[in-house]
Amino acid sequence: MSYDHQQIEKKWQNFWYTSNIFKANDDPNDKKEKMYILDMFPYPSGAGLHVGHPEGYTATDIISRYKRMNGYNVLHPMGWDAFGLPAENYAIKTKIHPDKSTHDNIKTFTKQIKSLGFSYDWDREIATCDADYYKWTQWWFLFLYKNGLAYKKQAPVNYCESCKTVLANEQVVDGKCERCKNDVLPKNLNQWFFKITDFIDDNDKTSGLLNGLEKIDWPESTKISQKNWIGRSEGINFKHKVKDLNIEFEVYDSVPQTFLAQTFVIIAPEHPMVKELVKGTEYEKKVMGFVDKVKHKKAIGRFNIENDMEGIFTGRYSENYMGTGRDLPIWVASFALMDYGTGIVGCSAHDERDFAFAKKYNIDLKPVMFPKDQLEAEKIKNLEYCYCKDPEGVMELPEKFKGRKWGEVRNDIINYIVEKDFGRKNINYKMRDWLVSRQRYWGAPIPIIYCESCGEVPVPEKDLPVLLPTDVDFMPTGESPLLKSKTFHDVKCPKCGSEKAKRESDTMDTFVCSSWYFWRFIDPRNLKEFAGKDLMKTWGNVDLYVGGAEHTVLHLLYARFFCKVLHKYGYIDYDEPFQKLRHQGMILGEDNEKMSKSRGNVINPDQIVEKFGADSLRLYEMFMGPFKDVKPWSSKSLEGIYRFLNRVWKLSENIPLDKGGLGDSLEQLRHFTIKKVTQDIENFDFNTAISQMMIYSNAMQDALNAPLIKGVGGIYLEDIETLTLLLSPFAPHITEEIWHEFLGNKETIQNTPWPKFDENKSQKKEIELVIQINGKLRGKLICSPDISKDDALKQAKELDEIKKYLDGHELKKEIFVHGKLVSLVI
RNA sequence: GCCGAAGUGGCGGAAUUGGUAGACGCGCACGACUCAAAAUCGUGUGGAGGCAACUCCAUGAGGGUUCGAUUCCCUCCUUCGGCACCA
Repeated sequence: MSYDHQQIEKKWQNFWYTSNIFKANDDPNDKKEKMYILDMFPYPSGAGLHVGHPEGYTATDIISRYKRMNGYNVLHPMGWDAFGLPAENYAIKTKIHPDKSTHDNIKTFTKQIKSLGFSYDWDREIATCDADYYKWTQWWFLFLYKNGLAYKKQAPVNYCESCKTVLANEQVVDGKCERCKNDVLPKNLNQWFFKITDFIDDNDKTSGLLNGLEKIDWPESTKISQKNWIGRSEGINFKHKVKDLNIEFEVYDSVPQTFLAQTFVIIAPEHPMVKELVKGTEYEKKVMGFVDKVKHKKAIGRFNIENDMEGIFTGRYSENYMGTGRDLPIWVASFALMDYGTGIVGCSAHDERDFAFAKKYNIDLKPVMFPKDQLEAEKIKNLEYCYCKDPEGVMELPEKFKGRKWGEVRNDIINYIVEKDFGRKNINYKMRDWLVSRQRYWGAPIPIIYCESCGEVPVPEKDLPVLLPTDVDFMPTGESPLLKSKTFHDVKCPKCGSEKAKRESDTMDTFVCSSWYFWRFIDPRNLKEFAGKDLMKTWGNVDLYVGGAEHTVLHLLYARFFCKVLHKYGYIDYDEPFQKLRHQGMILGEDNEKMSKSRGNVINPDQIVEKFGADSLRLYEMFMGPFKDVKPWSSKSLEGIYRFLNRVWKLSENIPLDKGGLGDSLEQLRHFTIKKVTQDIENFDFNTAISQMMIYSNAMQDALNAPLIKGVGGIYLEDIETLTLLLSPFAPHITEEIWHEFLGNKETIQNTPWPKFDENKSQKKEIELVIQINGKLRGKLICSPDISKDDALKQAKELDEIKKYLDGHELKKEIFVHGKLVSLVI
């Protein structure tokens, strides 16, 4: 009987999916320890499943099956991140309604994913575009709204003319739309925001988005990215007063050590104060003209600090700077940012940009920190280059800190500034509040009603969901398609009953839908709550979350924010949603390039499954290399894996009736293999786990061949059983078949306990002790791993190949590493 | 520019509390089986030299620490990913 993967895989998938063996047990009295293992749910694109999807899904499936075999109650669900632009763009092109194309795509994805034999609890399947899901997305909006965490404000937003939509900052790349690559223009619109910035730092109950990172098992690089994205900085807001005008303002500086070096002030062109400064003066016309010019440049996304560092003097001064008697000229500068700090900056010789700006416009500079080296210090005095942020730099001013190092005075100077009342401590973040409004159709409607007399009114919870209307035209016009619906827009005010009320016509960013889906999996059919409190308690947070590194900041930050909100309001007792996170590396085409239709290097998983089977695909993707690394596809290596499975099949088919001739010849290797595979699964080292199973099966083949050659040997049934069990999470179909057909078991292998190893038996009885002379390998000694130093040295020196090196040389040093080597220095 | 990840045979990759570099797989070569091929099985396979035993070289480059470095330290180069004026 040969290995017929098509028949075997169909057979066992049928069995698994009809017998419900992957169902997670919700019973709180279940004795088994719970384990929530989650994949980042996919966007069901029209292109179908990509070979990148099964990489992560196989890893979580291996862990899920492995954990079940170790007695855990595993929750391993799958669903669809189904709202989003592509379906809508597809509708614009083909006139096919997004609801239809999305559900068609979901069908395809489901079929493809099921063909890979993943052990999902399919009863919990969800799709974010279904009304019984987005009803709760809307609930979330109201929940945030009621707690003051959702608010509306006029804001300049990124607007893409071509996509006719507002984009989040994150969707703008190099001033261009991430999707269509066209220029992004700013436009003022009334938009909804979520107050994510309220959760950056800890509050009295909940750890913040920064400190929360300390207690979770995530890749360090991902944590660093999130920290950089948040961009927290502590500094000082300095007090300034405009000379001859009754205007006071503040200037933020996160590096306040060199504050006395400041010789001029710059203000962002968009700042409302600019107008006041120049009003009625001879400067007014020129300055306002400059402001318009810069605004335009920024609007078309052509601003570049290298080429566009420009400024203009306002004719005004900041009076008597920090009591020094100096008045600092105030300039409008193209590179001053309106939305960071106060929009006004104090400038000095100790900042690269300020320095360049001052040089360009001949503004006075006054360094207050110098290098130790006298010659270099002289250069700084002569302003030959910009000297900044050198921890070894020696302070000159303020007088009180003269001679101290820049790197050591920060806190003292901050205290000094506060004491002298020059300014106050302040914190700034690069991250802004989360803009969630989208002028799009294929998303969850924002549940707000605008009444002529009551104003902004939240939709009462009992009226949820606010259904997406079907009578719309998707063609983009710059306004939300929902405005085109006759049935949707007009509504009675829930508060006063007035007929003169209209619905909010924007939908929510799809990241809102994906910020809470992992709770819905816990209780997916609940009609009263987004998830029941008891069940949320039973399952706790996600134990293991696996997905691509492209979600390092956005999705993972937003989901953490939602979790912190739930924690703050007492819904859950944890404040981090994903305890352990791992990213899979991208799979490249055989040509080492990113897979794309245009390059023609796309591998279709369906074809692989048909020709080599799901088990081969799964095993191959895990064997390619380290899980987190980027790695190219290789059809030949895939065939190698297929051959391996065929060898395992034949090996199992030929189980000897007799238990073998030479005793338990593979005992040590068996125990070592169990140990290695177990540890490697825990560590996500799937590639080396598979190598070890190959070594084990090769050794079994050798043992089987042995009697033919020498008349001795043979393998134990236990070896076949062990290999089958170890391989089962990786290649579940073939192992299930072997388990039943060749090994005669009646129960599914999925419920069989994971093999145990004996540490002592996993150790080699005999080792090769390496003998080095002057660090070079010169000989080997076969001995027990427990050999003593004295014995090892004595025996090593007696070896012929060692003797010849030692003769006539003085022995200077002898090194012995237990169980490893002897090193002799002559 | 800043941050992050990584550079090992013909290829994917193993090996790090510093201890035999190249496990495992692919590819390739030779052999067995076959009329032949495919499949399968077996043997070999980093480079240079030598009949051989063996010797030398080799983990992006150059230094350093060490009896010993792919692993630790310094300088530099390259590739990939992310962020871009955050004062």
